[in-house]
Amino acid sequence: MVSIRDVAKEAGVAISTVSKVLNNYPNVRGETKERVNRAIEQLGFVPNSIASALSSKRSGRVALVLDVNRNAQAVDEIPMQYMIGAINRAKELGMDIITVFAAMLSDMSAEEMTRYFQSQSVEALIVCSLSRTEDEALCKMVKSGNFKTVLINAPGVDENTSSIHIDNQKAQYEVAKTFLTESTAFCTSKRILYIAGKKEGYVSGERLKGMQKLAQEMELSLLVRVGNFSELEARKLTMQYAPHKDAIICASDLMAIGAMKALIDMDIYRPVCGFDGTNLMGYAGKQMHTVGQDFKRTAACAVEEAGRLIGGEAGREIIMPHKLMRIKYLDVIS
Amino acid sequence: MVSIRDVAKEAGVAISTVSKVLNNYPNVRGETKERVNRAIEQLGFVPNSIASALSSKRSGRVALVLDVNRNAQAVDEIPMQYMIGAINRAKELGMDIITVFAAMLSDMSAEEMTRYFQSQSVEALIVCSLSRTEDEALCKMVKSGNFKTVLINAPGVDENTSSIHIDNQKAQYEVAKTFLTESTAFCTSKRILYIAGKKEGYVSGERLKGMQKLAQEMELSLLVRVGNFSELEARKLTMQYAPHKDAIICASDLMAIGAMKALIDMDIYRPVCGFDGTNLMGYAGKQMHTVGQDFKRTAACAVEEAGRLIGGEAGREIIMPHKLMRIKYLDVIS
DNA sequence: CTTCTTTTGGAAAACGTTTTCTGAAAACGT
DNA sequence: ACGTTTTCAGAAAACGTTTTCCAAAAGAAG
Repeated sequence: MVSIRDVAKEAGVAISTVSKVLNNYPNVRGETKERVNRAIEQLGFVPNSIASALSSKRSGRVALVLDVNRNAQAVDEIPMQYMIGAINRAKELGMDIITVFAAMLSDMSAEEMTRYFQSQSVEALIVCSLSRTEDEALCKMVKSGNFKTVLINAPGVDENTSSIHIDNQKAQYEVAKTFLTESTAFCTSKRILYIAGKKEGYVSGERLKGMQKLAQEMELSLLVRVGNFSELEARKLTMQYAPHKDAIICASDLMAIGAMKALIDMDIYRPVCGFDGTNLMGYAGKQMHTVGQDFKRTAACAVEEAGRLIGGEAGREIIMPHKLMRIKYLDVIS
Repeated sequence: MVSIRDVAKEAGVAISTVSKVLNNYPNVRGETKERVNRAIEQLGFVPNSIASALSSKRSGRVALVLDVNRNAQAVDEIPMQYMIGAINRAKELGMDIITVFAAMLSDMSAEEMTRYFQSQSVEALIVCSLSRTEDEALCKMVKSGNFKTVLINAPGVDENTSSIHIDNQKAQYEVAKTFLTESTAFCTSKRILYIAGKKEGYVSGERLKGMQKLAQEMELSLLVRVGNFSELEARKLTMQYAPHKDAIICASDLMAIGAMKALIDMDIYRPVCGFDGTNLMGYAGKQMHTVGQDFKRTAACAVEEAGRLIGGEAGREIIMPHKLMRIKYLDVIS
């Protein structure tokens, strides 16, 4: 393996000079820089990131913690989008992503997690959908402040912690409003079944608030039931309540699919509204109102934010944009 | 940060002794080991993997190269399964996975890739679905022998390269046979539309061979068309040919979904057979014969195999088991 | 042509491990 | 009790960088 030493010798300069060239230090003369670069080229030198990390104490490593497989039956599109967004941006910024599935951490204490991430020389965490009740140890670790953390879809900003999410309340309000206006214009009574996410849980709560605000404004008769983001649960709830309702609004696309399947089974029609804008809808083959989120961009932002935190800046809250969509069969298929 | 030095001092032993304890060297007395472990516990020492990697020249890093997003519209379930399988197994084995998307490499030359992986201190590659025609540079890099490589779903075993896949030919033969026997028992003429994967491509070729073998045996009238693993393409082909056929067999579930959608559009019924056993089928809401593969297990094996190769053992071919499935609506939903 | 800055390049000490080599002590055989 | 082997522990040299500090050279000002 050709090292910085070899380059230095070849170029007839000191090791430190080569290092300076590699890291774009200002105080190297143009001519010297050229000479070094020629040597690098000639020897095919490629810097060893491990040595660099050790020496500089900056690993550039960020752990992306995903809640994959908490609902085993889901096609895990959203985490995949997060990954793609994060990894691509990290590469651009010269950072490294190590992917961690929440399930891998579930049997660790906060201390064990800390040790694990320390041993991996992780400088920051990006945690998706942290749940106060389901990820107790992880929560504790984040709060400990041992690591800079970016929370996606969870609240909790402090010196070391940033939070990134869309305005869930507003998004739910808007999509439901548009949906109801367009879908139920014809019917006089507005009896709505709202299938919420989790009982406790930040995004679920926000979305519910948005829905409730709209219900008040539009004088809806709103029945709220918790679907736990589960397709099956939503399906059951729809079976049970839909016959006496005029429309169904769900806090996620996955649950909306469950609702639609139930409607098909019962052979009745009710308009359904989703949330997330996943491709999955295309496979269900239905048209639906939903909220579109750019998960890749969110993750890319999270990586940048992690960099900012590592750089010593304080945590903050970032609100990502959302958009209202009406997914049609053909949008996805062709 | 507490280092091995501090532990050594606390335990009253030499640094090297601590290292030996950490790495389970045999020649450390039980009592000494105890003393060191106590010190480790007391100081909360956690070994620095970067320093370890630098010193030992073993990073334990494996790059997992996924072909995500080559077909942009697909819900990327299979790559996700690979990731989960690989990352979990890697953690068990004390290895590290860095995930790389083929798209990130597409504008690099073989030399640039080599440099990239070298700079990342990658010791081995796991490459999924390498295509001779679409991944020219990557192919070249693999062939160069600069890295130990495990190919998933691609051929090419040599000293540094192992290959893991199911017996695609046999699987296609079996599933098609069962499917035809059960689905078209009633009809006398057996006109089959086979929607193959890619024109060139290892798994596609194998599956086609299996299909052709069966066609000969069962005296089928077999029309082969290439669907490029695209849902849309399969849909078009089905539109065009299905009316004059008795059954449709596809080289992937995704294409089978396309075929089914076309049949729905045309409002005709034809039995459809898929391949892969993805959850996606559940969202399409249909029953179908398909081939089940355990992608997680395959990826886990690939990680182990990467370890073997790094350990200096020669490449080999590993055939994973497959199973015949008939996915039903309820299998997935409930 | 001094003297004082400013630029530039080098020497060497880190960074936290692993590993090799060496020697002391202990165990063994006779 | 004496060599001989085996077991155990420590000293020190790596591993490939970064970074700090210092000196030499070059430029500016007088």
